[in-house]
Amino acid sequence: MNDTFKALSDPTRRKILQLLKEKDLSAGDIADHFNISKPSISHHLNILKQAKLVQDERQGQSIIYSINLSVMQEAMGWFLGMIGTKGETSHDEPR
Amino acid sequence: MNDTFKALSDPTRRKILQLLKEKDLSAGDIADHFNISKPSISHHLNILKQAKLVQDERQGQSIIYSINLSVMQEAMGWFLGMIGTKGETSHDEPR
DNA sequence: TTAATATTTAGCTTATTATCTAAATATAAG
DNA sequence: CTTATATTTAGATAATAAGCTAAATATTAA
Repeated sequence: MNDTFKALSDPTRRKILQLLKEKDLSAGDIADHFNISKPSISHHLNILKQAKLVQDERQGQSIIYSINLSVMQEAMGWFLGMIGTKGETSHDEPR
Repeated sequence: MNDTFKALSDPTRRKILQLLKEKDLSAGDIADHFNISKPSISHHLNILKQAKLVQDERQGQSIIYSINLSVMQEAMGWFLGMIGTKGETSHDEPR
């Protein structure tokens, strides 16, 4: 869960996720949306991948990235746990 | 929205929010839950306050902190926007 | 096999952030 | 008014993270 929140804390990475929500994209296509060097975008993609927020798959010369919605849903579950009735007894991190 | 995600990216701050979900607490009571100095906790509280994730109110010598669930709900809205039907036409940041 | 294209890895620099101790401020009590 | 308690502010340091350029890797095409 910490990797997820760390990954989501950067605005560039959140924008990448929004692009991937629309459709799958190659690393280069993603980089074209930013004024940031390709190696830096690659680094952001790696952080998203480690957090399992995206998946990648090689297709010829390109590597196609896609969003992993199930991890997004997990993160949303954390918020649901927080918003649940104030004063609930559980002291665990909601999953 | 960026302040919110930045604030949530630190595990100590997330734990503070979970404590405040159970009940309102003074700055000192919060600090007692961590092996971190009071000034550091005060700094974390300030970041949560700037993100409007918590509110504070003086009560005598103490300052009582409470969680602001409406901002949590806003953040959850971001996830709802992301999870919504893949390929939706809006290119704006969901609120 | 050589050249072109797409992406990542390595190594570095700079900015941000988490933490600390010491000092300042604010309230309450003697 | 002086002391005790609660919290924050200031200033410093060390770790983390974002960005860059240059070089390496992998695939496709000539």
